[in-house]
Amino acid sequence: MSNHSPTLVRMTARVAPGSGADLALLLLGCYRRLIDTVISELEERGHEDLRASHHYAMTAIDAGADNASELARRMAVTKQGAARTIETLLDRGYVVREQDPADARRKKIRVTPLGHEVMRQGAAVLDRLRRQWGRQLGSAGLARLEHQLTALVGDAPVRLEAPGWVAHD
Amino acid sequence: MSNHSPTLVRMTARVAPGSGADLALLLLGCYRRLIDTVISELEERGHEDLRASHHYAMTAIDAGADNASELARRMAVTKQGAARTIETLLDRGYVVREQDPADARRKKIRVTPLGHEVMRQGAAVLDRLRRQWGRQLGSAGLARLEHQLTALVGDAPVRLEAPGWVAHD
DNA sequence: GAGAATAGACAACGTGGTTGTCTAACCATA
DNA sequence: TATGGTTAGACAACCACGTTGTCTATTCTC
Repeated sequence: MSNHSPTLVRMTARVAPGSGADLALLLLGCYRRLIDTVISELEERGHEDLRASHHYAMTAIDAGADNASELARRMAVTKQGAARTIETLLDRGYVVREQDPADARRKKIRVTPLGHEVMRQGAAVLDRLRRQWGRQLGSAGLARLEHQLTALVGDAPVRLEAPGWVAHD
Repeated sequence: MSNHSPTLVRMTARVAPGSGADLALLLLGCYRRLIDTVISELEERGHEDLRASHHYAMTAIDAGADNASELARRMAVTKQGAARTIETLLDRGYVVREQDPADARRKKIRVTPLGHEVMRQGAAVLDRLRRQWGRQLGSAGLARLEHQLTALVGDAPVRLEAPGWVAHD
C-alpha cells in the first residue's frame, strides 16, 4: 500500500452489539451519513468545501450574531476561530462584511443571497434524507426516534468541532 | 469578552424541530454527550487526554491490526496518521512496540494491561450511560432506538474524524 | 473625564490529519 | 538465484481548524 488514499473500511458496526460503545458508533454513523450526503450533493452542485460549521455559522449570523465576537459566543469558539470562519465565508462569497455605522469597532456580517441559497440547498438535502428515513421507519417511528433523541440530549449545548472522544476543556 | 475560554452556548436544539438539520444535530448531540461523559470521567480517574480514536485504535490492535500499516487500513487513515496515533499510545503506555521476529520490516504493537484497563473503564462508562438511557426510554424503547439506528446506518463505514459537515475527500 | 469593557486584529502554536519521498525487507517468478 | 514489484516504516513539509497571548481602537459607565 502506498502512503496515501486510505481505503474506507468499516471499523464501526459491531464493536459489540448492545454495548454502549456500539450505540455511540451508531449515533455517529447516522450523523455522518446525513452530513456526508449533504456535502457530496452540494459539491456536485458546485459548492465545494462546505462544512457543517459553515451552515451553522450562517444560521447564527442570520439569527443576529452579525459580528465576529457575537458569533464566537454563539458558536462557543474563540473570537479568532469565529474570525477565521468568517474569513472563509467571505472568500466563498457566502457573507459580506461592512462597517457598522453605529459602532466604529464593529464590522457587521451579512449572509449574501448565494449564502442563503447554499443554506437552502443544504437544508433541502437534509430534509429529503429525513423523509427517506421516515419512509424507512414509518412516520411514527421517525417521530419516536426524534422524541427519544431529544429526551436524551436535553437542551445540552453541542460543540460542533471535536468529534473525538474528548472535548477540549 | 476576552479572547479565550469561549462560553458553551447551546446553538443546537431547535434549528427547526422536525427538520433534517435538527435531526442531524440531535444525533451529534447524543453522540457527544456519551463521549464527553466518558472523557471527563476517565480524566477524573487519571487518564488524561484520551480520545475516542484511541479507544478504537486499541480495539483494532486487539483485533489483529497489530502494526502501523494494518491499523492504518482498518482505521481508514494514512500510515503516517496511524503511526502518530501509535506514537501517542506508546507515550501514554497503552501499547508497546516490539520487533516482529518473523518480519524484519514489521514492528508489532500490543496493548498493555494499562491500555486494556482504560478500554475496560471507557466501555464501562458507556455501558452505564446506555443503561441509564434504557431506564429513561424503557428497555423496549432503547432496543427500538438501536434497531432504528442500525437500519439507518446499515453497514456503512464510519470515519471517526471529521465530524464536520464535510468529509475530507 | 478616567477606567473598564468590548471589537477586532496579529503572531505563534498545537493537534490530527495529509502528501511526497525515501530505505529496508520481503516475495514471486523467470 | 537474481531481479523487480510490493510492503513496512520513517522523515519532512504542509494544511485545516482551532487555540493562547498580546495589542490597538473604540465605546460604555460612573
